[in-house]
Amino acid sequence: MSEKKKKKLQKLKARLPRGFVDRSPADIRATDEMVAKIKAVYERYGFDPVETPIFEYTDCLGKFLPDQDRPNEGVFSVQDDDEQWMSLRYDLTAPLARHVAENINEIQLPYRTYRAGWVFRNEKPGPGRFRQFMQFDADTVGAPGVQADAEMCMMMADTMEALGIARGDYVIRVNNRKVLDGVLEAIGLGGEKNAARRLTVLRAIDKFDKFGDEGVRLLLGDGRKDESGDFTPGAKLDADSLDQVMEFVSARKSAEVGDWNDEGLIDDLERLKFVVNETYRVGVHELATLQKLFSKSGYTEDRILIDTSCVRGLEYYTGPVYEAELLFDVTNEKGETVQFGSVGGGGRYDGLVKRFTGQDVPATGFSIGVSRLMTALKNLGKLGQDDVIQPVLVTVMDGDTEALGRYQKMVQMLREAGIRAEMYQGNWKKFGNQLKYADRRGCPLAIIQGSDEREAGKVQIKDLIEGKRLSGEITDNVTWRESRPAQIEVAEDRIVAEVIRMLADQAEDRAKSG
RNA sequence: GCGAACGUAGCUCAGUUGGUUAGAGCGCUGGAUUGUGGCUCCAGAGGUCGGUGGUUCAAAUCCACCCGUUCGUACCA
Repeated sequence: MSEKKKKKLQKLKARLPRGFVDRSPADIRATDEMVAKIKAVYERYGFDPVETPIFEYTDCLGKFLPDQDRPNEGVFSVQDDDEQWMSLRYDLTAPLARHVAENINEIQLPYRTYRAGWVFRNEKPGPGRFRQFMQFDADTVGAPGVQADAEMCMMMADTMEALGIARGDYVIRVNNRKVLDGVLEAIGLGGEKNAARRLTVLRAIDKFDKFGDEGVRLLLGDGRKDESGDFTPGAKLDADSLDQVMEFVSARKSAEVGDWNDEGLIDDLERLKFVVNETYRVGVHELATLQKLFSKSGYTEDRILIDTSCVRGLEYYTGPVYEAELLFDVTNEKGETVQFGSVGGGGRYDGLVKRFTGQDVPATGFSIGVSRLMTALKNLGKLGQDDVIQPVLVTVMDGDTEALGRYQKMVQMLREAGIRAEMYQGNWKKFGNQLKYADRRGCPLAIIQGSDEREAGKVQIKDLIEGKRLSGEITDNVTWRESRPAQIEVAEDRIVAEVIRMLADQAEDRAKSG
């Protein structure tokens, strides 16, 4: 084997773990922009930030205790040097419950708080679904009344609009776990022994948006076969129970946007004759209260909507649940139309803090999937992308220390005037490469001073944007080089003023061409 | 987890019924042009044909298993 081959085999393959991504400047700037907008809404509602670490002891996170065989099922877990299991957090709610429980004596309840952070899930990644993603949560801890839930829903709606999503392009769906539980109880699925079937029914209901009426019926009954031939076992409800569940689920008046009437829906729910238990009555009453709170505050059905098919997470919710959904179609990079669906959700979790304290500490809150929502907004063109002006490049003609000092001084003067600027740091001897670098980086202007200009106390300022436009009209290289297109010569002490003027001209051109 | 499709240069892809030294476009590097981006021309670098094993005189091509990607589905705190 040749030396070259050997070297090649020794080379380390650069690769990223699947489900993880590197973030580009545009992504980072877009995320910052989004987070700032969301934060402004939460602050205005009177919420304060708090931050917890990305690692927690595994038992504090919830039910996912790693076992010997599969310590990383669902979560990323490691053992500390004292052999205690720690995990990367998979949401921001469990860590908040831990934080509140641990500081319960110092925290003034009701505690209104928000936080953004990365969370991790060890599961199969998909398009727009990563193993590390950002969530932005808001919670009210220590508030038992549905008015706290109502506030959460309204804040979600306000957040959507603050992000530039028009009214009618999103909706907040609201339901109540107590109502769902009441229905399940009514069809004989109450009690511990039916827990598994209850889950199957709830999952089936949750698929309403995806598979429609017919698909849900299959999942509630014998089961459903998908396109690949894979079979999903159903809940095996009898015909009467199935009809009753469907009657409840399709109680939402219409699938047509803008054609909703929650007051009528509540009336219908109150009249559903097969459900007579207390759980259901309490649940419907809560929904009725929420509906009144929404409509009295001006949040009508075009923003917040009661939807009996909304299920949300199955684990710790105890009362109202809510979900933000995008209603417009999103076209992805491949030109395919994608139903984006849910971009955030939450609900009431009255039992979560109690696990630590033993005392009832009711809480409600929601989470926005920042990474997911950003994908949707980006495809919609709602994020100001690439509006960052790249730096002005000061080129290097002479590499002696004195000349370099002069170039550095020009850069500093520009920086002091608030203009992004840099001196070329590559091999200055290849001047062509300097302009090529500036061109590819998208630099708006280049500043050039060789010995000729230096002796005359002048510099060349080249408009790279205008130059690019002119390049289409010049075909022969000699003209291209010698005509020095879009380039002006100014006195050294005019550099900052001229750069400001030229950047302003470019900004005006951009504004004109949209 | 289950099922299907795909895997050839940095990228997008050709590659005949299995047949010599695996190609193109784009990109990259150098030159034409020691002080000016683009265009054009010339030259060059770059490949364990996803991996391992098998069938064969002969495998990028056929078979098995594995890995990876994509799609559907399940799970999703």
